[in-house]
Amino acid sequence: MKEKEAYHHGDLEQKILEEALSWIEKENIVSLSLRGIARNLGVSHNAPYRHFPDKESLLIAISIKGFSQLRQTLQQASNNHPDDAQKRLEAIGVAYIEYAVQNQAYYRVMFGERQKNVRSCPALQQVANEAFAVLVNAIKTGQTKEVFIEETTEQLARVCWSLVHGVSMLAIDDQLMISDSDSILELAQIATKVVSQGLSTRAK
Amino acid sequence: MKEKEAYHHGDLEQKILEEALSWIEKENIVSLSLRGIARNLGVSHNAPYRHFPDKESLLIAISIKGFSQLRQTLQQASNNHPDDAQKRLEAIGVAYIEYAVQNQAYYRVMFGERQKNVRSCPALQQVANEAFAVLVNAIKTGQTKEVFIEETTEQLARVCWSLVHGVSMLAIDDQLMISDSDSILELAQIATKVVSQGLSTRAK
DNA sequence: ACCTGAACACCGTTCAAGT
DNA sequence: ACCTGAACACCGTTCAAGT
Repeated sequence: MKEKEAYHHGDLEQKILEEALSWIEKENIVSLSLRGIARNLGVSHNAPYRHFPDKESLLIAISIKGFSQLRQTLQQASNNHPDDAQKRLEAIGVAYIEYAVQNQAYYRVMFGERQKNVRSCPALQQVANEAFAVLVNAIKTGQTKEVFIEETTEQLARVCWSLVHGVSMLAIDDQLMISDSDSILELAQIATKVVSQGLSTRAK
Repeated sequence: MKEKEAYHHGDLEQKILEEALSWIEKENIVSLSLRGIARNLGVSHNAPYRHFPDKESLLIAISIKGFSQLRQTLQQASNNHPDDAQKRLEAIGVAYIEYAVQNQAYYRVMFGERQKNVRSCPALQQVANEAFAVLVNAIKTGQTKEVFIEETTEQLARVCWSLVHGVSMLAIDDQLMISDSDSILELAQIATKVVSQGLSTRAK
């Protein structure tokens, strides 16, 4: 298994990422420290600087990985419902919330307080846009079929994104007075149904 | 103007709260420090400890004030539309988002990463519940009039809360690719309209 | 690509002793 | 209800000198 013998780790970069996520899972993002990660991994306190120029870069690396996973998750959900635009939108929404709840550490980093805003990192901006694009495409398709109302596609996508982001964040932060994941899934289904109804051109 | 002459401040507690909010507005919540606040106010680095036992308590005090303001804002919006349940709900939603955008520092503290979850502070829990209750009441009224669909009131309230929270947070964090406050208001109107339509029992 | 170890300027928090 | 000043254990980050 070991590719190198001279040092403690074969792939310190990977271990740093894992340890950071596990730390955030157990504690929180505020208490996360590079020194703490190094300590837990048994390496010197400046070993991480061989892989990440600073703490912010570590968080950005996690964000990029997270948005890439999210994009893939949303794309799969979208592909599963090629015919019914309303069901497709709901499936994307539920998949989004499920990703967030099941990958809380990633999600917190992706949307946590950053020193600089998203635009400062083009690679992050790029993959975040790609995830957003899955939603935009689903809505555009529904509009073309005249299943969804005529409104700027991007605006409607922002509405949908906001809803699932709100559910996800409040659920992760335990501010919904419901804790078991069954209830959250139920809420996700109701939420996505409400918004897909709200976007619908058809009477009920 | 000065009520006390013996020391530098008449009301240091108030000034600490103001300085903290102004700091968060200009920088961010991560870089906020008690020592920095004391420095900016020209008092010793442990003077704040006369008013707040620790940093967390300062953030909780700000949160409580924020939720109290939010509750009042939502209640006013609700009162302005006594007859039309749908318009009332939309007005509450728009008022929520406007509060968040216009009071970004408060809102970030209210929903930022806390060391302990909300439940650890009963006073905070209480006032947050009161704000949430405005939304619950508005939905319940609409359901009684059979304007809104039959679903658990709390679940529908969570859906609405999630939507406006999502819009607010993404707007504050500048992740919606729109910056001017006019566009955000427009988005708020579309978002609340979509969800009030989604909750509606009536055909369009 | 790591190590040790020192260094600097920052934290939160707690003292002790003052006014 | 503040002050000064020391102290402790922590940070992020940057060195210098090693393997």
